[in-house]
Amino acid sequence: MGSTSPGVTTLPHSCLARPDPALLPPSRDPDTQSWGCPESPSPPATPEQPLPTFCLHYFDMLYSEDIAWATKGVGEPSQSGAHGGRGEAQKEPEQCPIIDSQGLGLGTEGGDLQASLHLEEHSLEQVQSMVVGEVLKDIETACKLLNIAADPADWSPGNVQKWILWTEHQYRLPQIGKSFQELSGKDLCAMSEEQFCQRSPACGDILHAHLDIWKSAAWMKEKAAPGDVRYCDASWADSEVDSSCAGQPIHLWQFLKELLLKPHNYGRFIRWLNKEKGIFKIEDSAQVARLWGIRKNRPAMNYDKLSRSIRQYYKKGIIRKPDISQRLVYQFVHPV
DNA sequence: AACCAGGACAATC
DNA sequence: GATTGTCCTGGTT
Repeated sequence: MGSTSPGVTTLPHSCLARPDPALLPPSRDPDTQSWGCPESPSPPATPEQPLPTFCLHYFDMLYSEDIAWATKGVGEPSQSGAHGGRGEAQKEPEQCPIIDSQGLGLGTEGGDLQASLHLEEHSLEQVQSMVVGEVLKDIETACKLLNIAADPADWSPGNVQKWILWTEHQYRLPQIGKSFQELSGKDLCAMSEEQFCQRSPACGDILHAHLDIWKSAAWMKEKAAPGDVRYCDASWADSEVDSSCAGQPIHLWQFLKELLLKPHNYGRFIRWLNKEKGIFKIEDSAQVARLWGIRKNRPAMNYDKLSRSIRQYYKKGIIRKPDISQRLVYQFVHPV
């Protein structure tokens, strides 16, 4: 553990910041239909464009976080209480797996500037904790979606496959295929970037970088003191109807409800038309089917099959067509 | 073309 | 046995 991964720090920005707009959890602003990248009129969206927080690439986020730790470790004696205090990081900030602070060029010398630097650091830190919170939140969302643990070390070979498939879709990576089959999360974590590249010359480095982010997130989660509010918006403990009862295979209707409960993330794919009556509309049948396929490890899933399964619920009285039947609109028989 | 309904059968747990 | 994935036919929007 704790091995640094120099490869990550040298990865081209564009490599990681290329999420599939269709799968990305998405615009933070439900009013704008902008998903960051898609119909943006200007040519290839540049990283500098005001993309939603989402398009900020994860590594940059964590990298910035490291700056905060680095500066904090040197220059800030106490005061952690106000911030919720990462007691531990205070003493001797252990090296976060993903981060290699080398060459950050951050020193505290330069007395005159110190006060203003302090201020900047302070606000920077606030932004950073928000950003890190977002990263953790997104990872958590992925965990729920895929029904896998947050810590890659806990993944079974099946979990690894799911994660790879998901990452591949999410970031539009070239087909990775079965190069990582039979590997557990622990095996994966123990692999170097070179070993990743051997298995997947096309995108082993990117995959390795993404895994590093997950490892870092797990590391942060573990290190954060209980009651630490810094990353609270990640809502790790948030148990809002997580229908995926541990270990139990999830049912399609549960999965649909899960998506419906996160309009923030999936409102573009599926949304309530009338929550009280349990009426919902599938806005993007292909994407919902794709998510379901990923969740169930059924790469061949499509809306045709998914809808057949929904129709099976008619007889069981779980889902039905609403009184006024509309395309892609269904109704939970027992809302709530 | 995409969606809908439902039969039939297989796979999986 | 329950659930759902797959394939299919045929109808509707």
